[in-house]
Amino acid sequence: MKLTEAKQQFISSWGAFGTHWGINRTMAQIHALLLISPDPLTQDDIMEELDISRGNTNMNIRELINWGLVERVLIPGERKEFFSAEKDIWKVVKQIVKERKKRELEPILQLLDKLEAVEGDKKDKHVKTFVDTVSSIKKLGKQADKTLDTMIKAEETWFVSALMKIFK
Amino acid sequence: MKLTEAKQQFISSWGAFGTHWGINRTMAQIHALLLISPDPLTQDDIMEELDISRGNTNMNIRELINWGLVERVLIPGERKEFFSAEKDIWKVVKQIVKERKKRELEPILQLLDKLEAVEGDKKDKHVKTFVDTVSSIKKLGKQADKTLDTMIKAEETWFVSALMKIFK
DNA sequence: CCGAATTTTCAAAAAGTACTGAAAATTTAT
DNA sequence: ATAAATTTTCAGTACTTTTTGAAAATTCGG
Repeated sequence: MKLTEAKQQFISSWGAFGTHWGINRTMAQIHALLLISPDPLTQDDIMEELDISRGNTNMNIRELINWGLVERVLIPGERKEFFSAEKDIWKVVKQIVKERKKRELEPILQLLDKLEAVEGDKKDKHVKTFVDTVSSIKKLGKQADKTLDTMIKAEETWFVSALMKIFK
Repeated sequence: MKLTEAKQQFISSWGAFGTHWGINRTMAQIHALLLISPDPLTQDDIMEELDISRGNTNMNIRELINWGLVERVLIPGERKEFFSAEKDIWKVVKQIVKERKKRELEPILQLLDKLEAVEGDKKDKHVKTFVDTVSSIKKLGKQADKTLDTMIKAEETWFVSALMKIFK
């Protein structure tokens, strides 16, 4: 397979993949494009390569910057802004985990704390099932939260080798 | 907080949560409702409780069954079908991981295998960056794949205590 | 078998989400 | 300061996904 075709496939699958994970197609595609570009690109490069509008490009680049996956790069002597993606995939994964944890896991754990304190007779099976379900989700969620915290701090080599030990 | 209100909140947040993870709102809500219901429910119960149409209810129940999260229950002497959700959250998580791994991780790993074999001179920085990126994603992906396989087989107690040891 | 109850399907409508393009705002070189 | 280059915004449009509801198919008791 030629590089041009391989790039296309990579970008388009990464986009499709993203949509399964609550990330919009274009944002994932821009990320993919920057991941495989040896040098930083401008908005115009990205627009042209992916055939998308200026507004769309701009919005999604900014969102990628918010997620900490892409950064602005200043090239001396150039008027335009350039963008480049973090290439260390382990860092990328940690960054995504960190953001999603903050945006999604933490709010739901807060809610579960409140819901666990529902009024009512624990002998009523409706109350009991509700409380039991909420408690067990909370328990697993808290565990996941801690685990992810440690993972976010971990070095890849350490993390992988530690995992290798248990998950032999 | 009263049970009725707590239930509503649980169902609606679970629905919102689901949408961040590529699961549609209704499917997540039906799942939430069944999780906190002590007894199996019929389609009509679910339609009424969530105020959704028959078609929508039916489609999403079937999808939950495909995911292995809900099962049909036969109640002797009843004509209608009843449905109930697996209540053991650890089993639920394992089941979701298993399905998503199969549906999403595995196909992308296959693709990466193909893309890694791109033609071209490795001294060309475009080729090099592409191959390096693809290889490192593949490496991490394969590791994740193995880890998830072990997790799917694991007992919760075993799993949690093993994690506790490394992620002290 | 028959027919009522129940489940399933699916075309059309509604709702939700993303994209465009042009205008406004900002930046920078001179 | 000026104006050209560049970036940002956002109302309207296009696209995608979800939902409805009624018709078709299926199931099951008698």
